[in-house]
Amino acid sequence: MDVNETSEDRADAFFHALADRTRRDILRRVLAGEHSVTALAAKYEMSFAAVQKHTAILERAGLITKRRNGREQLASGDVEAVRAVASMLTELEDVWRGRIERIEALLGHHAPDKEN
Amino acid sequence: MDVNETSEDRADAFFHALADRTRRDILRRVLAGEHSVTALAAKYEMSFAAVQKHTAILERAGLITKRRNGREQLASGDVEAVRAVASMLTELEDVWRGRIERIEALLGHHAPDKEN
DNA sequence: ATAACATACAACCAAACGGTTGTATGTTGT
DNA sequence: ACAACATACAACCGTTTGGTTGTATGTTAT
Repeated sequence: MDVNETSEDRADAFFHALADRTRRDILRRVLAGEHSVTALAAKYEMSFAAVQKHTAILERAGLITKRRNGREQLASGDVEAVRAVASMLTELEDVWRGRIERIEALLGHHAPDKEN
Repeated sequence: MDVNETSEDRADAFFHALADRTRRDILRRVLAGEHSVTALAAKYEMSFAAVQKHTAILERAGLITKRRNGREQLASGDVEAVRAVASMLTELEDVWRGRIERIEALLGHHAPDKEN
């Protein structure tokens, strides 16, 4: 519907992925170094399948990448994606500072029929 | 269970609040300036009650504050809270850089019985 | 006083979430 | 060849989410 639709979808995926403490913990671990899904699963009290789903969500959001090595799938955190999220927050800070001129472009992409 | 439990709860509330595009949009608007709940509701196609619930979630997360003025409730974005979220991401970046010495304190607070 | 306005909140509903178990598929080691 | 391992995914289930409508309560203006 909008050119910014894609970026809002990305923000949804980013923040939703970060909104779970197990996923944030997994992200910390794989930012510190590569871990197989099995190695990650061993760290938590939940089932392997649950941890596998968490890594899939992080991967779909683009926060981690996976690389096959034999029968293992090695996950790494993508620090560029973390920075992309941080820059979304910086943009919010810029809105607060009034530094954004095209402010209606940013603020007005909902209910365009009810603009005021 | 943990001294950090509170901070994880805060992170849950922050990221969950940010994981919805309507709430992010509301936050942008109230960072740019005070808006009553009714004024905000006029911007979206959903019901007043839906928007009121979104503002309540943002408020409980600490991302916005409300101030009564007569019969209106004026909402403002809290830029310090936005910065607090940003600093959580910076901490993740520090994990990636290997800059965190007390790394097990940060990484090891799940399933402490399964440490390795 | 009373009507209109601004807000809050309960009750309800379909869809999504976070977990489970079970099954299938490919890879490694003996 | 075959058993064990690593992963993926479907099906299911209780809870939470994001929306709705309806009702209650306080505030303002006439």
